[in-house]
Amino acid sequence: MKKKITLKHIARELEVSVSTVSKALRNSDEIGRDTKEKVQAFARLYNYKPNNIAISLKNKQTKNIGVIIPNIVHHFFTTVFRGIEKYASDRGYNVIVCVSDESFDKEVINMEMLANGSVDGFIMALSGATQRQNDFNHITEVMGQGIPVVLFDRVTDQVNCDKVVINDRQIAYEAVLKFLANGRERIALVTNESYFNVSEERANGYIDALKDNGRTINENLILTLAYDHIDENVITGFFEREQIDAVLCVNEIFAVCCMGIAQKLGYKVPEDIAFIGFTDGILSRHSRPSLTTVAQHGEQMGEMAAKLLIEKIEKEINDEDMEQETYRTEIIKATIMERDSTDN
Amino acid sequence: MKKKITLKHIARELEVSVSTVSKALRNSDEIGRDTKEKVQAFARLYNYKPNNIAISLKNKQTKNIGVIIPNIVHHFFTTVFRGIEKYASDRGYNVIVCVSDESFDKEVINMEMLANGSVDGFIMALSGATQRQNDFNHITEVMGQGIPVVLFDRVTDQVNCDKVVINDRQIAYEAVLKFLANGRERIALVTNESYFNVSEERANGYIDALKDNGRTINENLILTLAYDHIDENVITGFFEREQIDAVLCVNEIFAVCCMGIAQKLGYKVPEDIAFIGFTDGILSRHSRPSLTTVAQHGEQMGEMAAKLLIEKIEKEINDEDMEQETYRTEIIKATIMERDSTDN
DNA sequence: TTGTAGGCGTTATCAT
DNA sequence: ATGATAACGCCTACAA
Repeated sequence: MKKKITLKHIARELEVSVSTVSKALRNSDEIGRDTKEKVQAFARLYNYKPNNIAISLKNKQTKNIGVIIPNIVHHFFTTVFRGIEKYASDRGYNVIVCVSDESFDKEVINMEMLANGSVDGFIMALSGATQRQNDFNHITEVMGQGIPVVLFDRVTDQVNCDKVVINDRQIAYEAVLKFLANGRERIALVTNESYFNVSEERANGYIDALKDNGRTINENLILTLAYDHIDENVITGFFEREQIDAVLCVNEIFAVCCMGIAQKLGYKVPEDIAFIGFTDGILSRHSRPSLTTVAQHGEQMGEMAAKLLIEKIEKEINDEDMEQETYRTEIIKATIMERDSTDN
Repeated sequence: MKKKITLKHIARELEVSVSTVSKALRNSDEIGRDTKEKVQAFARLYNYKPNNIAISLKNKQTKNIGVIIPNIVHHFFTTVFRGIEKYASDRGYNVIVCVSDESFDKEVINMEMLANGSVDGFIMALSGATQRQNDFNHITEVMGQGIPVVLFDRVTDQVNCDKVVINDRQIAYEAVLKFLANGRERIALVTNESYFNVSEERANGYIDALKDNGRTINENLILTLAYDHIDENVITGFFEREQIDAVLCVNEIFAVCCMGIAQKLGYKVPEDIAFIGFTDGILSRHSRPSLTTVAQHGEQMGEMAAKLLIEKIEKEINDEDMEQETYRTEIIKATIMERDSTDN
């Protein structure tokens, strides 16, 4: 039942000064051999550990990283988080997570809360609402205070900072190419309301691939679903109405649902119709047939984001003169994970 | 590009003392009307926000909660986390997450790190390794320092603290009862290596239900799989070897895999064989047929854990006299979520 | 070799 | 009504 012990306690107990204790514990050679041993033994006995808060205050460094994500139940964010956590904790940083719940207000509140001394920098993916209303003052303000920010996945051109994204457009392009190579012609896209830049990029890749290969875009083959609720009837109607032999979905839930519905309608996968989804999560691995997906390598993305952030944090400490800031955008290369929902 | 501003800056600028500024900002009525207004206007202009770290140091309270979980990609932990985050952030607490990766060492390191002033309390689920080696000194030590701990899901009798669990045993019991009521007799259990108390409890419920209803336990119908790797051949062998008409699985991945394999072997679900899995995640909702599961209500569990913890934290602040600590174990009632893998 | 003093940002107490 | 001072726990020049 020993309460937390401080330098002062040790000093009093051993009848030396606080600074002697401090130096002794840091093994300074200003301190005599025997005093050092005495102090260190005592500290070990009472399990002395310096108080992080005091150190933070003194050093103006918290060794905490703030992560703000829209959502923690989505597998993709979870894997990114895992990458962040891994990289950061290897370097002695803790991770403070806040969830914006796709809400602008929560994003702002969380950010302000953490910016007041709790963290040394931020890693974040923009909430849906933030992207919709195009307001990034909270971010620029925090950066103005000298706190670095790294954006990942859901990013924006309107903030100048380090970013980590995947090559959404290109990989969607490649997915369509793959369909074409397999002789598929009636290729559908299932996407969601488009204030998500990622969905937009994927749609662009889809469109470009078709155009570049002399196909015309058939708007009827593009299905736009709501972000948060899946209406099976809408999907069923889509598959009944249109003739389709391949489907690219912007996430795995859409893909699995669409595949299930198509199967119910009598389609054979992949003989009659092929599927590729974004997000390589458990769902894709365990669906029947297993789903070919775009692996976004979230963990790698998280590691990269953490790397960029920690570099900035530690550079800022050294550079007082703040030589012209320079920001990078790292692109994590997505790959197509072939499984049984496509021809191989 | 305004850097962080402090009381001192304001004081200097306005040529008053720091304490005047402090009081003015807290609207103390010791301060004259005009001074107050002047200070507040200035603070607003420069967007002054008090430094959390300094406040933490002064108040010996961080308003941070440390969460240590074995793993963040498992849907269950994710939902619990969500509950914690929700409850905590509504009450002004931040959540610091560390992942133990099922490792004893990482659990200890993370805990010690956070215990040195970074958090006011812990919410945790024990890592696999910790449960295996039965060493809980890191936990009792932290509690000895007056830092409250709440254990959830993966708990132990050997630590006396608040706990939140689900009624694993009873719900497994009920699941088996349901099978029996549907005329199923050859009921299998698919579980994992048993240092997870939760798996053990579920197995006990399975056994009790059979015994209480006059059935004998057939050891051959209990399949024990490795925790981290699923060997399809083992499962296939199991279903080929044994005659089975119902399966209870301790998690949803096992359930989905087993169901897939059984289907491949020609079983019709649920006509020939029924399945119930623990953990009500996306997998269960989207499998074909959809899986009947035990919903563990992780979010509710997280909220409860956060509630217990915050109560302890805030009580401790008031009670200096530490009147005989009393600990609670809250039981979250799991429910069976009926879907298409069982008769209804 | 050891100790003193000052400061990180804030607040509470006690002067003025 | 305002200000000086001390304290939270730690670190580090500088003094002794």
